[in-house]
Amino acid sequence: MRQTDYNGMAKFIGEYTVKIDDKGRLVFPSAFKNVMSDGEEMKFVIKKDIFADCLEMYTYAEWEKQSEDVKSRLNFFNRKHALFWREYMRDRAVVEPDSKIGRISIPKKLLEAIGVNKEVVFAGSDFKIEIWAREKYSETVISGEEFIALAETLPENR
Amino acid sequence: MRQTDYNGMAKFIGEYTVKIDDKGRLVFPSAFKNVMSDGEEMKFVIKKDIFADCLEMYTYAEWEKQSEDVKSRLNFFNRKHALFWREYMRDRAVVEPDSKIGRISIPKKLLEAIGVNKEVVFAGSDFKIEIWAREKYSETVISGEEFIALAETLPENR
DNA sequence: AATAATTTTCCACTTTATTCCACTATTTTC
DNA sequence: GAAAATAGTGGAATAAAGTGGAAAATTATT
Repeated sequence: MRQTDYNGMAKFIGEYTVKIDDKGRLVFPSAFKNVMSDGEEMKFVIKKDIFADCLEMYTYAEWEKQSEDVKSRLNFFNRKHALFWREYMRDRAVVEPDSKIGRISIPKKLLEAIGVNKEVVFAGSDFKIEIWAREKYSETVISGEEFIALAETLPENR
Repeated sequence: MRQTDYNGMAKFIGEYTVKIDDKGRLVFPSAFKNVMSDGEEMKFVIKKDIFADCLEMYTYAEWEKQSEDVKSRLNFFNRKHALFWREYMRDRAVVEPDSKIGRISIPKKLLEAIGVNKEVVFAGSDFKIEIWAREKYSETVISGEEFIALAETLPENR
């Protein structure tokens, strides 16, 4: 069964833990599969998060939207822009769940970057999915007080 | 299996490390081959990057699009334009993966220009591929903070 | 509890990368 | 200009990596 968001873009919610197989692959949780539109391509772009020890996973459609927007603002004869673009593209990978059981194969380099051992958490985060080493994911929890303090730093709603 | 982008132009994403053979050739990663359109010619244009110690590799179609655009902005009776064009064309090479295993042979001059030793990284960068000496590629990483600082210098979205 | 669905493990197979060698063309030297 | 040296090209064999499927185990559902 498939359920999709009003504007056609999948929204990912929930946490799923999976094990890595002998070849370094992991099964993409079926709950996330079911959230995608019927026609939507099962194809994702993955990138190391800049601040946290996790990977960000976007649908290919979401990636195209984002990257086209970024590109449109760049002048490739500008040194800083060229530098920015290289970093923007660094350590990215395209993955596609296989047809049989929906396994994805993430480059070793990226798995090492987040310190993966045996188990991995897929954490739905609306327009993206975060991928964590299981142990590390629980370490990142902050206290209720810290959360409230953070919330107070947000801008007002307009 | 081949997969192509909506507008027919290949988008290269991902990093692949290959070794140079005894005659200075390197195999073009099959992942990049598979991203190209079925009819698309396996033919590329390579040039030393102006800012970084790497080579830029474009599909022939992408090169034609870009160079036509540049040309259209030039007046060849203008001394500066003529000078620009000469430099724009300098040290370019056309390469074509061989039919058997997809090896390409890059002019020694260009390989020396990026300080290649034994291993080379093909780094997908959307509309182009960057070619780096392995060691140098990792040296160019910048920190998350630097990246954010760079991002802030980019023009606003229009 | 039984059935269905999903996840995990295991193994076979295919594709891709690397090394090695033989052959052809081109340039250099005598 | 011929012989030698060098550079370039193509192919085969081996090694490594990646892919796909079956079946067992686990979890969820009826």
